Amino acid sequence: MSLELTPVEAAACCSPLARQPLSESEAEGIAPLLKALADPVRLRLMSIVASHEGGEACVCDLNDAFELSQPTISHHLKILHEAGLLDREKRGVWVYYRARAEALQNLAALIGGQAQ
Amino acid sequence: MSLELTPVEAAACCSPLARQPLSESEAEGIAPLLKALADPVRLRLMSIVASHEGGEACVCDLNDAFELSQPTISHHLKILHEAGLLDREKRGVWVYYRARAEALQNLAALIGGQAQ
DNA sequence: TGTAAATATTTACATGTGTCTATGTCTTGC
DNA sequence: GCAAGACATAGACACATGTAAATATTTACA
Repeated sequence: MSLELTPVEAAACCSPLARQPLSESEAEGIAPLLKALADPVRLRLMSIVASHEGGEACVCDLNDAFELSQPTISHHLKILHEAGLLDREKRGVWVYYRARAEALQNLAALIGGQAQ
Repeated sequence: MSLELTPVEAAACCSPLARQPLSESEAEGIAPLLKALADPVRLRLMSIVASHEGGEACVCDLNDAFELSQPTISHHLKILHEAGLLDREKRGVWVYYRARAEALQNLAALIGGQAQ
């Protein structure tokens, strides 16, 4: 296990934005998580996976939802996975991605949490 | 008033990520808002402004909080303002930025909202 | 073993982004 | 009116990012 925090772990550690100024290192930890979400394709990927029955979806389904090449979808899924927003599980030939609900909720709390 | 929605307005219009898949146009509306936040300097700017007394801060204060040039801070503030996350008001020689709390809360609801 | 299918990796490239320097625009007070 | 200060804009540059084509890897199954 690495000493580096994943972006998701970094986001879980801070009080809400509006409560007190983020430190430089806190901000540098959280920004990559927002960056991972800040793309229309990745937003839709997250949304498709998170709203899919069972909270998971196969890459084959995801490829079909976009008019983009398979490597491009694979690239975006990797970014979401490395940010800690998607879990990855291989079952046979297929790979299933699962949304990490608590990761999204931590991020939401950081952004929208009340000042006190 | 323009027919274009600001990113903040686009975010207010959608059910949570995990409830149903975002449409392409919804995702394209929301991504710029996340992009605006997805930078360490802008995250700290938002946080400093939002947590400042009165919910607003003068650019002069913000410049002092970073070891960056004044135009760079001005550039980041413009991005946050155009995304709809900061309101801008000029009073005399000084410019004050104010955090739009409901914008942050709408975004948080979109990201972290429960599936049902 | 070997072939096909599902997914990932590599490489390349056009475009976007963060930063600075230089300059412009307002506002205030002399 | 003019000089000084606060902030914004313009231009330039290094670097990051989204995409696709080509290729590799892994798994199942005949």
